[in-house]
Amino acid sequence: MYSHMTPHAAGSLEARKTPVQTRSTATVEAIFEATIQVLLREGADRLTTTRVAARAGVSVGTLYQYYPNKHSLLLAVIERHLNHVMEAVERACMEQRHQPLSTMVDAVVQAFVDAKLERRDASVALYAVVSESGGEAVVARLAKKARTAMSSMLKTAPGVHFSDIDFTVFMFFAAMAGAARVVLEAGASPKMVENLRTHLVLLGEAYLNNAAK
Amino acid sequence: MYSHMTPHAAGSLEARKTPVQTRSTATVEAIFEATIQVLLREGADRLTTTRVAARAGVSVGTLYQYYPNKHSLLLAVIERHLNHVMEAVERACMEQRHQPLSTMVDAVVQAFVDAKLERRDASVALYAVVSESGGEAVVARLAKKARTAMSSMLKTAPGVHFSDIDFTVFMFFAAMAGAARVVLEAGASPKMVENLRTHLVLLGEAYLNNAAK
Amino acid sequence: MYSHMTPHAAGSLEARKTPVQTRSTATVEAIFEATIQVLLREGADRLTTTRVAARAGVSVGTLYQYYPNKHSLLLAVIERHLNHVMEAVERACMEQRHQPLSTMVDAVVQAFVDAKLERRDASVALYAVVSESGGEAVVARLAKKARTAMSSMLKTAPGVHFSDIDFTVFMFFAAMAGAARVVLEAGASPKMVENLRTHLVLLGEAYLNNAAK
Amino acid sequence: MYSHMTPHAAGSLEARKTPVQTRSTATVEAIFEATIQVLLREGADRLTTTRVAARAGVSVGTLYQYYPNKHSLLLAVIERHLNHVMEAVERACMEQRHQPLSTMVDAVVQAFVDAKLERRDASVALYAVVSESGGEAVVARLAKKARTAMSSMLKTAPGVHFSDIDFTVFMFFAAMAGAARVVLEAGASPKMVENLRTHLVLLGEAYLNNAAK
DNA sequence: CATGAATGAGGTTTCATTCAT
DNA sequence: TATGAATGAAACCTCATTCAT
Repeated sequence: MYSHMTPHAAGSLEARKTPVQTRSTATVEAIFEATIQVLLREGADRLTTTRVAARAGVSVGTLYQYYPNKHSLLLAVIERHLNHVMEAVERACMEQRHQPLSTMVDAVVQAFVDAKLERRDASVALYAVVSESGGEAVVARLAKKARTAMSSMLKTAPGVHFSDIDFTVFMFFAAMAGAARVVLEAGASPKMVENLRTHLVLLGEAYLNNAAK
Repeated sequence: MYSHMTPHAAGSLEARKTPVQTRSTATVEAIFEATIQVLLREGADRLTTTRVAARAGVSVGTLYQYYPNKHSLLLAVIERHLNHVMEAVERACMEQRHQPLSTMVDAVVQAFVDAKLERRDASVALYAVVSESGGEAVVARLAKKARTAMSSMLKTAPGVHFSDIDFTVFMFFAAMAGAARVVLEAGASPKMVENLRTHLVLLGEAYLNNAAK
Repeated sequence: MYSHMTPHAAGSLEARKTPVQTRSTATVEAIFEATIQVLLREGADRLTTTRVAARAGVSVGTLYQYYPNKHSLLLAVIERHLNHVMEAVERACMEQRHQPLSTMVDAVVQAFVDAKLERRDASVALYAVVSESGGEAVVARLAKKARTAMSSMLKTAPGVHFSDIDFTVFMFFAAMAGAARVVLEAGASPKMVENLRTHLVLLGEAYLNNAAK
Repeated sequence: MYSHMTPHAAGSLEARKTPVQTRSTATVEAIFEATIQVLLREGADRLTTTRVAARAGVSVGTLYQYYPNKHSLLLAVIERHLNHVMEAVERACMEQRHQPLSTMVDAVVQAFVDAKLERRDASVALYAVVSESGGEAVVARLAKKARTAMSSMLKTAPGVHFSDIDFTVFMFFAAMAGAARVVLEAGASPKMVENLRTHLVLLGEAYLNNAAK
């Protein structure tokens, strides 16, 4: 699942131990999945550390050995998921340097939507939980990374120049993420998701071309 | 504040009384404001019915006379705020029929942003609670009303035709709302808000023109 | 039981409400007695807020309405008991002004021992709990009041002068309290308690006469 | 540190191993010191077996190899410290036989205060834990040994006879220990400690002379 | 033997909701 | 009708103790 990430939270909410052994890694993995499952099946308000531990097949005590409190668990899960998505976007941005603008947009949209869909359950589940526990900071941090990659890519697009590239990218990202959120939260059909891809590309190309001098 | 709304909850959680008397209206009003204040000053996790009642200057018992439970209170507050925003959009849509597309876009964007800013505190505060307690359904319902108004308006735009007007409007709305959310949650400066308006218009025009055949 | 005292704790651990009504007063009273009972029957380590509430015949929630946390409950109980004892001592000191030294000592010893015995259960129970939760500060504060009263009384003793009256009184008090503690904790028989009184008077007279120039 | 003591608990909580090897002795030593440190730095309520083990530089498992449970650890630590103090007193009593009463008192007071001060940290730290887990029994047992030694010594004092020597010694001890406790817990300055010594001698001489027929 | 991850009972505290006054 | 004290289920978290490695 995803890449190898140690459980941890931002700021003073440091993880309590790093899983060097296989058993630990499996435990962390199980806790991550359990969090998503509980979130999806029971809802954000029924997401308790006890329930997560139970579904993960470990004791509460074990959960607290990896995360000092519920807050840090949520942040870690959010970070892990978003990191996955943002890395996909960054990768796409690296690969599309010097390509035409339309190619760039297409690549970024597909990478973003693909990554979201790959863990559609997690995507949807976590929407309900970022606004609690200052998840916004984590979101903001990781989104900035992706935007930086995108800005940097766009500067290599042949024949285009953006007067305010940072805000332009910011808007594009916010629009893309916002639209994807609504579509996924609505439990959209594959057909709708296809529509999302098409229109996101349409919107991106139109907006970026328009914003470019 | 806002228009006259009866406190109520979706589904089976009907309001217990209709505020025909002035005192009732004032109480409902006070509870609404108190909810926003508590949300902003204490955070979503410290939003308790007792605290809301205290800040509203009434007893918990009284609060429960107006709302059968916390859930219904939140839904009512969300509905009240969103209704205000969506009505502003609908009004704009009514007024812009038969105008050029760019005028339409501008009017809708300004109406939306104005309405959000008018109660910026409420907008920001409520982002944190919609995901709890199925607020999404309320959001979806009211958003649909606004989208319907917009679709209807767009059909009167001279010289343009949309192949999939519903999805197009859906995307535009999602993008606009998503971008506004990120900007407001970030506590943006007036300068940033100005930027938001400009680029939202830019994005809307570009996308809708592009989506129109 | 004792005098009328509102439940409260030192510092920021203020009581949550003042019992103006009869029911509240009875509740506070019940909680106080329950704390002593649990302490005596179950021991300090089994003193839980749940158990205290249960024995008091109220719900935990009610307990927390009067004391914001376990700590403040303990401090309040300690304060209440010690206040009772120290007030008895102070009263004795007021009454013995200008009496001979031996009369003074006898009065103070009897007042102290009487007060302790009056709530012997509480005295013994609370020994086990002062060292937790910074009860020492409360003890120190109340002890100081009593010592002040005693110093002031001793200054009126005819024909005696103390070079370091404060420390002398401090020593006498510490010795008296220490001895009483050991005797009571040992579950002493009435005979032993009688012995305690006699020897405390003996010790006090001897020491104070010796310490006086 | 102190004399050679095997780790053990009172009653049925016998030690699991006898530290004949140096490593064991060192471990026991480290655990003892760690307990004091944790007690002083974190407080009695944060005294956990895991924390003690960590500070001692061993694993919890190892700690449990030496002490079957937390209770026995505390008892052992208390015993170790008090034994040190009481042995000092006993030694003094042995040396002062047949000396004048005032010499005896002085020697006992100095031995007691010296021993307490030698491990002032331990003295203060342990006050907070004796009342938990029936430490009183250990205290009572060791105190009795010292009192026996003192009674024996007093019987050799020239020219004095006590009608109730046991209770007299009991009182003197309780007073001395009580006063020392208050002074040390208050974090007294060297000046105060000097005062304590002087007045303890004063008090002891006065009381014992008075109690002797 | 030593280690330290895992366990889970149980402690403290909160808060939505009720109902006697 | 308004009040707010009382309720108690349930959440979060700790920590003594065990046992596989």
